[in-house]
Amino acid sequence: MAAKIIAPVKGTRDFYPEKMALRAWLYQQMRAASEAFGYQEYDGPFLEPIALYAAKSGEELVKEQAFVFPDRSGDLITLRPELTPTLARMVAQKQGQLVFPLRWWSFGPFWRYERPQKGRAREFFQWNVDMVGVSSPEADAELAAIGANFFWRVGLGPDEVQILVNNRRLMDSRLDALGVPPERRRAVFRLIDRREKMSPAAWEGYAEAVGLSPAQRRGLEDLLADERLWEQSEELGRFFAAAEALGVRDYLRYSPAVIRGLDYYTGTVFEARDRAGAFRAIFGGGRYDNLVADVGGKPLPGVGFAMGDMVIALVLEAYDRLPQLAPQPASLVVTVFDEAHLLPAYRLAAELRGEGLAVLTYPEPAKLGKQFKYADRIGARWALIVGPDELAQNVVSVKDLTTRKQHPVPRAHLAAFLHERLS
RNA sequence: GUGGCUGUAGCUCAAUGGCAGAGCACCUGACUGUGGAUCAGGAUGUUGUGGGUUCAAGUCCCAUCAGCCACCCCA
Repeated sequence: MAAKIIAPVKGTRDFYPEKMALRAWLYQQMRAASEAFGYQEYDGPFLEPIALYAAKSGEELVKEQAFVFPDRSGDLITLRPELTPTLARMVAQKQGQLVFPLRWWSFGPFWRYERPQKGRAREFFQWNVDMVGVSSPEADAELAAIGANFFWRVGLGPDEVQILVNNRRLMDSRLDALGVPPERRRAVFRLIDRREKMSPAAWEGYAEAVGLSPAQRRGLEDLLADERLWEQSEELGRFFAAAEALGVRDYLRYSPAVIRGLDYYTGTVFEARDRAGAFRAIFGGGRYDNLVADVGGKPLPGVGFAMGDMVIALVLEAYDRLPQLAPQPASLVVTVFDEAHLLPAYRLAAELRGEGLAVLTYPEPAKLGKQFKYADRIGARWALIVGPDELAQNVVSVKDLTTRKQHPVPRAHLAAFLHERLS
């Protein structure tokens, strides 16, 4: 009891069984939503060369937020900070052999060297869903619908969460009309992205710094207040019509202020937020039509989104939608009556496992009271006793830990008896 | 990377610069074939770490680490 516990790496999380059960449950819901739309599961390496991200992910993400280290030969290795460039590479590598439109999903760990805070860690899990090979607004709507389907599965309704949608091409054309030159566009997108986070005065100063004239600034503000701006976009018109048909229109709302941070988005972009605005974005995504070409493939359009495991967990907790999970897979405990009856108890456990039941044994002789307490605390439903009396009569005493009632069951009927009550 | 708050037993928290404590949890027993109650007893701390001030530091000062929160960025 002297050695000091080595602290975990900053920004990582230990998944104790209870948390692991939640992670597994989220994974299940993601799988269900993905597969309902026919998406196939895939994964890439957790380690990638930094050059893969240099192309398009966004300056800060690569330069300041990626975990980068030299391997033993001196090559720079990155712990993947996101999946989309890997996807683009995987598609580019086998472009001739894959079936398009390709629909893939994935759930795995990612790393970003950031300061941990609410809803954000340095090591986190992310659900990625992508469709590659089509550029239709209907494909965009399908992706949004998968996100909505997930919300529906976990019990979050349109009155609680919303998917905010915009389109970069639409914004481009509106900014053109305002006379914003193309080289300023990225800066203006950033400006738009920040508006809700800044005071009006600070935002105006920022707009000036970006190079907008007072007239342009007023024009931009009108733009950002126009909730019907989408009607000027044929793409978004088709997007919302498809979403309506897909049954998820309620979850969607047009928002001219949504622009998304990543540089590779080219068309429709969307992000999910809780309606109360208490949390950061639950998921974000959009259309990226140049990415496959950027990593060396022939041009192929794509659309996708990513959802981290932390914000959604916070939202589910806030709305009291976390499921009751039982981290203990066995609901039967075979007690050890005493040292002489340990092996008979183990034989009984083996017999029941042979019948397909999950069974815990007590791992040493101990007082029965202690074993019942263990069975109770671990979350078991039944405790089984094989003592001298039971052996003599060829029965097993089955105690229901909830009702505290106990009765003998003939050995021959035991498995059937338990199966019936467990189903 | 910037700023703020917080670090005391497994957990939640006390302790005016003056003997480090409580509740819960845990262990043992009352109870040699039975768990959630009750009672009795027991174990548990370099007060995050390292310096400094002081007769005396959990308390004040500095540094550092960690956690949380906000900014940045984003899932």
